[in-house]
Amino acid sequence: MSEQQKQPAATGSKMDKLVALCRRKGFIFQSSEIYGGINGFWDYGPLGVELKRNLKDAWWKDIVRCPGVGADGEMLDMVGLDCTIIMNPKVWVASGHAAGFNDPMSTCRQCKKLFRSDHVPELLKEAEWVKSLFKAYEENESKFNPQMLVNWAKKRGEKLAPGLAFVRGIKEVGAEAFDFFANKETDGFMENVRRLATPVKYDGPPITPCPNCGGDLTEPRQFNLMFESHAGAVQDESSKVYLRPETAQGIFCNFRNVVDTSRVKVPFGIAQVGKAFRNEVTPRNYTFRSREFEQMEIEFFIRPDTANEWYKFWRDERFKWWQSIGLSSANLQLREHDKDELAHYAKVGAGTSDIEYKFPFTDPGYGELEGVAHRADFDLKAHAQHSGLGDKLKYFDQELQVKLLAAGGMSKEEIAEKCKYFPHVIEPSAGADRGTLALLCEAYTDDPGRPSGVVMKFHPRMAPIKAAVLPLVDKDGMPEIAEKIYKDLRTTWNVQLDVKQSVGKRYARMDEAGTPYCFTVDSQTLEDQTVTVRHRDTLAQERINVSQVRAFLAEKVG
RNA sequence: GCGGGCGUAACUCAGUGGUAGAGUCACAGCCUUCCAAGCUGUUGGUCGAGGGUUCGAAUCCCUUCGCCCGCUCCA
Repeated sequence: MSEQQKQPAATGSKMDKLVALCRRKGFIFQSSEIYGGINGFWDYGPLGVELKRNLKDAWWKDIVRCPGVGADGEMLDMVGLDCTIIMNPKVWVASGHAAGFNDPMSTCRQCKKLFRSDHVPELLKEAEWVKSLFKAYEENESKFNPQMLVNWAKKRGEKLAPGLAFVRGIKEVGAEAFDFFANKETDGFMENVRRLATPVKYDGPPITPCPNCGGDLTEPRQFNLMFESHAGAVQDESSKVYLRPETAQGIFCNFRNVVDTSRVKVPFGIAQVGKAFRNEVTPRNYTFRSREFEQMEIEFFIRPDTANEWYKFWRDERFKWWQSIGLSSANLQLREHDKDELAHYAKVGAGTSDIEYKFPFTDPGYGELEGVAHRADFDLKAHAQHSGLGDKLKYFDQELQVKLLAAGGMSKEEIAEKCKYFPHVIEPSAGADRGTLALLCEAYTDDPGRPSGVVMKFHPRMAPIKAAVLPLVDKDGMPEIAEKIYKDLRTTWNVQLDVKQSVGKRYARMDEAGTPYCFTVDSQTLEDQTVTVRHRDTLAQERINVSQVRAFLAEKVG
């Protein structure tokens, strides 16, 4: 008998085609492919590395080298940093990662669902079958008896909690299970729920039921999401180190160093681009969730009372930036986090937003490109406490001091105290690999009208190859002229010279690589020193003088 | 980690127990005066890996790895 085959969604096939093109043209390869690959790790090929580098370079230039005007109307004060991947393990204790990234998990033996063990009690309180049980109890209150519990199991339990031991076989559970409600006041919630899930003859610790089906959960098992290694030759507990799960902590640890050496004043930002590592349970969706990935992070340090305006500033600024490098506003959205999904460091404060892109594999939903979070002073305070440096990590705000002295009304001691504080932090944290993937998805355009059938419409600033120089035919002096132009352009841009095969085939190759412009040398060039410019997106052609080629490209791609 | 699907050339696929194939791509040469023309040639596969059954395995069996989908995870 043939199984019903589910056809992949139309969006899925676009992703399949993009993945195939990335492989074929050398954008992205699976890491260590000749050994069968390794899940969650990806390599960038010759075109991919140019694309990703263009993204990172644009970010560095726009954030660190020539940032614009900030929320306060002043020029933004930004500096860069490059920290190590491996740091003192105490860093991860202070940051909360050593705890947060070591979450024990449990699987349901009946329905196979996976849960964070520490979330199970909360999930159980909200579980449909538990609610139903309570409802059955409340309807009868004092008259409630064991038979009613059996009735519930038969009527509602089989639907809502088919995995629950009490439902699967009522006799399996001991008589004390029937005290579930009678002892509601004296026993803990979890203890009561466990009684319904634990057969009387069962030899072992009480079983925690599954919030989904009531089945038995496995004992909590460790899922360490931080990669471990050892510093030094001796591999014991004392030499254990971690690959950083985010680049941010390197910035916080160097906060004092930067303030002391680079004359920055609050408000100012420290930026870093670098690799981070997370041992994700399930890497998925091409490069979207990788175990090794690159972040582009800003920690922007501000006076606590200016958090709202700076948070809004960076959220909007970063949203505009992604559009400026070619992501269409139709595929981007800003999403403010709900209170209950806020990270541990952002429970209070101005908020957290995700800048999200509508990837083909999330469509019609969105996937995170960048998170903008008000981290308050969580990190600096944590490092002050764990390092023992305490108030020495505080920032002294001389500008504020001058202002308060001029205003009068406070003693010098009061002012000094007010001017010494832990700056709050607004953190725009972007994924370089996710950004690159978004650029690829955005650029991918089916076009049956052209020979290649597909064209990668990269923003010229992002395009891996900025231009190709093509002699129309490989004779009559055309290759020589093309080579001269090529040699000149390559001193500034990544350009290609291609003389082989028909010009149509070369255009097609360039369409797949996303090259925005082709300069073609033809017989007319020999007479009047003009070349044709072929525009990738419109297929339009115009003639410009050879001497104008450099200026043309400079204007278009920067 | 659980369940389902899939692994043959760089890509798309054919090959159901008997000598591993086709087209495309790539590369070289000829040709070619604006969008993958044509001709000639070349590179490239121990059929994901390991083991088993068999005279003989891409094909049958077991194990394993990888990919895709769902659950889940993504402080």
